[in-house]
Amino acid sequence: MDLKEAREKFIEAWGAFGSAWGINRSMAQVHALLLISHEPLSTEDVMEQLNISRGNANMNMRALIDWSLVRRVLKSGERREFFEAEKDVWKVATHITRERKKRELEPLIRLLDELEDIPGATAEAKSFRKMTHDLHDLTTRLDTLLDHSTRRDVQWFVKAATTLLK
Amino acid sequence: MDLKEAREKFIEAWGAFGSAWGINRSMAQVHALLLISHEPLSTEDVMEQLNISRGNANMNMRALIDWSLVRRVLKSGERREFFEAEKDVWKVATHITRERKKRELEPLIRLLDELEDIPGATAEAKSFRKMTHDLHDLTTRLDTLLDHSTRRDVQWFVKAATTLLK
DNA sequence: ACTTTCTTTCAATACTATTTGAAACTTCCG
DNA sequence: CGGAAGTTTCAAATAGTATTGAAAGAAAGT
Repeated sequence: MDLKEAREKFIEAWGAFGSAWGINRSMAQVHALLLISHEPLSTEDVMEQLNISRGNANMNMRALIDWSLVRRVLKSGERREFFEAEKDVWKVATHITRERKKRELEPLIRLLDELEDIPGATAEAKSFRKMTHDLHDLTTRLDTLLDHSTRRDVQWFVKAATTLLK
Repeated sequence: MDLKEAREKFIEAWGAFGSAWGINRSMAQVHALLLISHEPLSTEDVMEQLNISRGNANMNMRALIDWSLVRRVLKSGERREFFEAEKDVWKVATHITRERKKRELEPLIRLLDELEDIPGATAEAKSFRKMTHDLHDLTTRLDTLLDHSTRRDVQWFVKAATTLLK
């Protein structure tokens, strides 16, 4: 397999992978392209290499910046902006984890918190209380875990935990 | 807030939460309904309580069984089938983790494995090799971690890790 | 073997999300 | 200031997913 083919495969796979995680395909593909590019790329470069429209490229680039996965870079003497991905995979993991925690886990915990003490003595009410309570406990623990593991450094955490479990 | 309202909120939220994770809304809602029901429910019950069609209820129930999140239950004297969710939230977490690992993480690792040794001496080729190698390392570690944590017991793992990080 | 009751399938339809492309906007420079 | 070069926005078009409902299939009882 040559480099060109391999790059295409990587971009495609990263796109599919992203889809399964609620990240849209283009956004994931732009990310993939920037991850494997040696030099920062311009909007034009991205449009061309992925065959997507200007609007699409722009929107997804901004979303990636929002996730702290991509930075704007200014090249001296150049008017237009260039974009560069964070290349440290451990940092990438930290940013993604934090962002998803904030967007998905935290709202769920807040809801479960509200729903925890619904009154009622029927079996249905008891069943409901137990479920929300247990889920609240689980999600809170997970939240703490992710919090610490990203506050310090995922790399450290994953390595330590792997050792612990061996 | 009364029980009825709380149940509706829970079902709705679980549905929205599921969507963000690539699980379709109905599937997540059926799951939510079964999670908070004291008794096993029939297809009719689910159709009625969620206002969805028979086909939809049926398909999603089968998908949930496939994920080991729901079991078929036979009530003696009844012809039709009933469905019951796994209520132990730690087991639920284990099943979901395992399933997603199998469906998403493992294929990615296999691909990265293939892409790790693409030849070429250009800066682009080196950049590509470094990225696939680093990602392979990260995903493999994560895989091991998830593997152990679900083989034993997520509960044990999360509690241990939380302590470790305190 | 027929009827009843329930389950499963699947083509048509409805719904949601993504992408485009062109217009509006901004910035920089002579 | 005027215009060239680039960026951003957003309504409309397209593509992608989920849902319905009716028909076919299974299983159980008579």
